[in-house]
Order: sequence, then C-alpha cells, then structure tokens
Amino acid sequence: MTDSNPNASLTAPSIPGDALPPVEQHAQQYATVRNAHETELIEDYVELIGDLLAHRGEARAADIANRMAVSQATVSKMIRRLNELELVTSKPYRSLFLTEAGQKMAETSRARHDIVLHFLRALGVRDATARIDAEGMEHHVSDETLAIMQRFTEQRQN
Amino acid sequence: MTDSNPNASLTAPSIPGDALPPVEQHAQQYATVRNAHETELIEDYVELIGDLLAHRGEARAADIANRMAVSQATVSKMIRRLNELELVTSKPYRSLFLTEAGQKMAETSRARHDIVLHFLRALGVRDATARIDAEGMEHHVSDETLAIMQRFTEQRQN
DNA sequence: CAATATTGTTAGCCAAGGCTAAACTGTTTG
DNA sequence: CAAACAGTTTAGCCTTGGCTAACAATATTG
Ligand SMILES: [Mn+2]
Ligand SMILES: [Mn+2]
Ligand SMILES: [Mn+2]
Ligand SMILES: [Mn+2]
Repeated sequence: MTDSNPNASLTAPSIPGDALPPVEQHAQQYATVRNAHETELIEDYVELIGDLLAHRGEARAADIANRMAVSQATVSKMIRRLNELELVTSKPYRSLFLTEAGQKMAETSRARHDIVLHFLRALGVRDATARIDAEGMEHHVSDETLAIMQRFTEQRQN
Repeated sequence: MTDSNPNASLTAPSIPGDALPPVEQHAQQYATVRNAHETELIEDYVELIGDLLAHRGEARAADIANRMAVSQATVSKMIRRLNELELVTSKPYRSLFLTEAGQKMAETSRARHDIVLHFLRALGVRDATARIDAEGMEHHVSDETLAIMQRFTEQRQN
C-alpha cells in the first residue's frame, strides 16, 4: 500500500535532506531491526557462556548474572529458554555447557563481535567506548558490512 | 562482586583470544544496550513522524503502520504512549504533530541516523544494505564514535 | 446524500525480559 | 556433622511491543 495524501507536494515545505525511501524498503529496515532484537539477547548469553567456558572452564548462573548486571532469577529463567532452544545443557545446581548448536552460535557471535570491536578501535575509538558500542552494534551489522569492516581493520594494521 | 571458581587458571584451556573484561566494565556494556533498547522504538517513531511532516506535510497513523510494517492497532497504542511522554500532540482522526520536545528528539535522531548512513556508504556499503544496518546501529553508537564517523565521511568526500 | 471504503480506536490476547521474595540445594567451615 | 553461606530455582508481579477482531469515525464516490 502507498501513503495517503496524494497531493502532498502542494503542502510540503522545502525539500529537507534525503527523500523518504519507498514504503517497502522502509518497512524492510524496521522489520530487520525487530528481527535482530528477537535473537540478540540469546546470542549474547550464548556468547558469554562460551567465553566463560573458554576462559574459566565453567559457566555458572551467578557469574552470568554478575557480568550482565541482572538478577539471578532473570538468568535462571533465561537458561530454561536456552535449554528449550537446545543451545545449552544444564543439570540443576551445576555449570552450563553448550550443545553443538550452541557452540556454533557462540563462535559466530564471538567472531562477529570481535570484527566490530577491532574495527571501531581501528577507526580510532577509545577501547572502553568501542566495547560498549560493539556490544549493541554487533547485532545490526550485515554480513556485507562485516566483510568491509574486516578488510578495513586489516589494512589499517598492515 | 567477582567471579566464582578462583583457581580457574588451573582448569582453563589455552588462552583463547582476548581475556574477559573486568566484571564492572562488562556489566556496563550490557546495561548500556538495555538502556538503548528502552528508547530506541520511541526515537524511531518520533523520527519517522518528523520525516513524514517534513516530506508530506502530515503524519497519519496509517502511514506509520505501512512504513513500519506493523498493525494500525500497534501504532494507535504507541501514539498514546508518545502523547503521555508529551512528544506528540494528536486529535482523534487528525494528523499527528510534534511538541517542542518531540521536534528536538526528531532532529537529534535524524542527524545521528544520517551520520551513520553516510558513514556506511562512505565505507563502501551498498545503499540498501547501509539503510538497513543504519536503522539498527544508530541507537548503539556513542557520541564519540559518531564524531569519528562524521569526520571519516567528510574526509572521504573531499 | 447514502453507501462504501478508508482510517482510527478499543478490547483482549500473548511472549519476552525485567524485578523481588521465598524456598531449596550444595558447599564450606567451626 | 551441624550451621551458615553461597548459589539456584520458583512463584508471582510488571512493562513493552506485538497481534486480531470488532467497532467507530471520517472521506470518497455512485
Ligand atoms: Mn556480543
Ligand atoms: Mn551484544
Ligand atoms: Mn538493538
Ligand atoms: Mn532506528
């Protein structure tokens, strides 16, 4: 469907910047963002569990709660979801582990996260800022942009 | 609070990539993202309403629903929220308008969105991809990074 | 100008992701 | 080895942001 008010050009003030994108393309932008937001928290949990396993040998709910600054109850509920999605295995009161699918997601997320982080640093952003920005940006960066970021970073480093 | 398992170094496998950031810094990353997600949809609505007013002279709920690919009921409910936040004024069955605060937010969001979009294009990302990525990234880019993106874009264009 | 089409609102539903408080389990230690 | 502590789970609450279906108001048009 198209916008209402067909004779808008009569009432619109002077052309302010870029024109609006076509409705379908515009809608796609928002839909893609909504989509990313459905998976991003899952990805962050799985990525963090993978990091804890790699660096600490175990991933406890309490550690996740501390690192995410979230209550233990919130983590516990999320772990149940991760279990249902078959991304982690867990026995009550024991460390978490990643399933095959979980490990794959952790690696992918970690790789993407690192590319964004290193790119921001290569751009000249301070480390602490780069870390904060990367945590949010990573979920909204397409493969195309990711590839460009990676090339950019490599060239700056050589 | 600190992580559990004090003798983790005994069980951890070989150092995989970067170390984990300190707990407080790590927690700050996630907290900042959660914070951005609280305001991001509001910003997109206000930004879109501002764009519709600028380009079309009016902002109707139906247009918003089409452009966001969301039901009219969802838009109607959101407009009530924007009203409560005193970002828009609305009379039933009439176009929306932005309050002073709404206009300010629209301008800020639009400016930030444009900087990210132009930066991505300057990097070499295709326009359609850049638009999609910018829609999500914009809410997770710090002022520091934004300034660096803007400088980068300007230099590529000169 | 009445009928129809479009637009807007309301009600009621749902899932996600937060929280606190309370109960339960496992571990450490006096 | 009992008590205290640390970690985990459960229950119940809340807000946000989606949806559909039904209804209400306005605009268009035969
Ligand atoms: Mn991440
Ligand atoms: Mn993240
Ligand atoms: Mn986001
Ligand atoms: Mn946006």
